[in-house]
Amino acid sequence: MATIKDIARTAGVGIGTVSRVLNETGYVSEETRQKVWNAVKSLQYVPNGIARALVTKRTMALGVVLHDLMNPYVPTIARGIEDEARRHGYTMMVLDTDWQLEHELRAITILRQQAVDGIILVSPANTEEMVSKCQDENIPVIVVDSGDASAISHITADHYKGARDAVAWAKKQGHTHIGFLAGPAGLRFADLRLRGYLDSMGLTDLSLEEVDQRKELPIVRAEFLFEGGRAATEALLHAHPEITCIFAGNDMSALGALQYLEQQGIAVPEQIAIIGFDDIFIASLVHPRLTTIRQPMYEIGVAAAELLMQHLSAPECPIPQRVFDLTLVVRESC
Amino acid sequence: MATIKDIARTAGVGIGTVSRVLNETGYVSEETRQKVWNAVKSLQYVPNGIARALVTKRTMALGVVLHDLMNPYVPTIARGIEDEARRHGYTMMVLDTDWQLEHELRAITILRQQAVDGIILVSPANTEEMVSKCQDENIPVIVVDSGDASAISHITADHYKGARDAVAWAKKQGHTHIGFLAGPAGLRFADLRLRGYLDSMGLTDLSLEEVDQRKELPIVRAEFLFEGGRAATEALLHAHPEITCIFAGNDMSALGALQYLEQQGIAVPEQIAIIGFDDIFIASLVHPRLTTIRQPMYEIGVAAAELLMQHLSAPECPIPQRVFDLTLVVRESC
DNA sequence: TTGAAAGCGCTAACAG
DNA sequence: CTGTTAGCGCTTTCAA
Repeated sequence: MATIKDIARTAGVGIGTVSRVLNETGYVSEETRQKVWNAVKSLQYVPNGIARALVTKRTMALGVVLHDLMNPYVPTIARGIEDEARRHGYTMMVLDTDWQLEHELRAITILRQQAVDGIILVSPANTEEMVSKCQDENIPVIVVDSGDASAISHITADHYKGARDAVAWAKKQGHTHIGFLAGPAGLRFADLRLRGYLDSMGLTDLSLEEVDQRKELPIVRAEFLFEGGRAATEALLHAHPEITCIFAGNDMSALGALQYLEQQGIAVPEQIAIIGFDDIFIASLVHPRLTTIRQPMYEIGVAAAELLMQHLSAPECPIPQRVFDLTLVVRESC
Repeated sequence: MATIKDIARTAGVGIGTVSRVLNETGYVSEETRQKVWNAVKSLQYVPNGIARALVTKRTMALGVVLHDLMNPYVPTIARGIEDEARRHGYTMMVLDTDWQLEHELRAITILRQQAVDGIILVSPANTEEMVSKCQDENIPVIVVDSGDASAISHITADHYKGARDAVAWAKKQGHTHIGFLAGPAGLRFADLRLRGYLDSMGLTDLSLEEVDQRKELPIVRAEFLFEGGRAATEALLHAHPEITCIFAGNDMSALGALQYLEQQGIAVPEQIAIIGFDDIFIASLVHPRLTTIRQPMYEIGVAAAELLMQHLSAPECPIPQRVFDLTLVVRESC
């Protein structure tokens, strides 16, 4: 627990000088530099980041607010963020929220208290409120995957186009009766995927709000969950026996659908085809392997951190947005 | 960015008093308390954790060093840690290491600099070195899942017994020729699982070092990876056509094995049975669903954080160790 | 080129 | 009960 004072004393210099050689700021003679480094080595000195942060106003820590680390697509993004952050000497604080706004808001307060230099919001439940809170607190924020194309600085993938590509592929395979397993209403990127599906199915005039009313449509909310996928598929098939293809709004619900069909002895893709969204790791392991829309999650994480770092070192330039392309990965299920 | 001074001024009291009401320490008249809280509210004051940490020597942050967030069993542990930590007002810093000792060591230095109050090591590559470095730095540490039963404070599961249970089950199913997909040599919990297998197969006298020499044994290193599982299974079956059951040291390699067998048209479990280890989420989704040894990962994470918190509030008592039981989850693959 | 001094925002004695 | 004071360990002027 040596302090800068100890270094100064054993090196026989002032603390200002020690600080100067440590941070390579200002002129220091080669000789003193050596003396200081020797003292640092021999005392195994590591600067106290807290004390440093108090004066520099920089903690070299960034906050990552995400809904759930256990949700398969999240760790990949987190890993991307961490890898890039570390390259810049930053450390990552992780906070789960279970997609609840109150938890999200509390997370910001905690991070503000921990004085992180910036925050990355991964798929927040309420983007506007979260971003404005960060702005109130005066802390740089960047949003990942809210799917929101507003002025807010964000990284996302083209969910709308991804959904359209998925339906296009299904149609190309000869399917005309295509059901959809929707995500939670109000979740931006879930809405975009739904919109893509609707538009591709010629339901351009239908608003998202109307969807839940129109029971005759082959659309069921699976909430992006495995169990939801099972249940939704069952409901869908009962109401719409004509369906030959199910487009799931994400892979988890696709997996649920797959399990239901398998248990019912329905052959995939022969009787019912399935197409997912995300390309989480599991997608390539199930049988039949899942055809899906790949989201470059790791790259998205890296990009988010990259842009934040960039903004931190040059706060004057606005943070650019960035939209990643999605790619169709054709495997066996459709 | 109001400071304690601003609060003191607008509330018309001294900063000491403000600090007292904020921390509920010492006597403050109800009236002043109100005045202070009003000022806090109206200025939207949030205490600066950094300044506080500088004097209290407590950052309310803990470091979690893990090998890879993308490894399926890791996020669950991390989530458990975070949930428990948050209950105590702690925030979690996550550092990946890719299982490389140098990265691990660097992680400690970073965390030391960030002045975390404690560190949780999840399956470190080199437990001794890591723990001793933490001790040198004088920072409380607890180890998760190193499988090491030494004096070091740790949480782990009974890998040895788990492996024995797995083999026992396989035998009960009538299997006598049971192959093993081993993990990396030297990884403690991998070694324990291997030891369990060896002992159950009557190879009690065989040392772990000898295993790699004895090519005639039905043991191949799959390195705990999906691809490793595929390759190892292929090798295993070529060398040992008599095998009717494969015990994979972890689920990822079991999944690899499963895929290989499926592609070869080998029926599971009819021709070859498979039993895994970990019970990662995917295990219950593949076909056939994987019989495996369940590790209570979330609970392990919670326990780790719990013990650390406990130690932080009562540093005098030694940190107890804790070994979780593993349970056999019988599904379809064996 | 370098030492000394002034804080950063807060807690924790210490007098009143 | 409450205001004042002295640091926590570091960076950053400011003289020298």
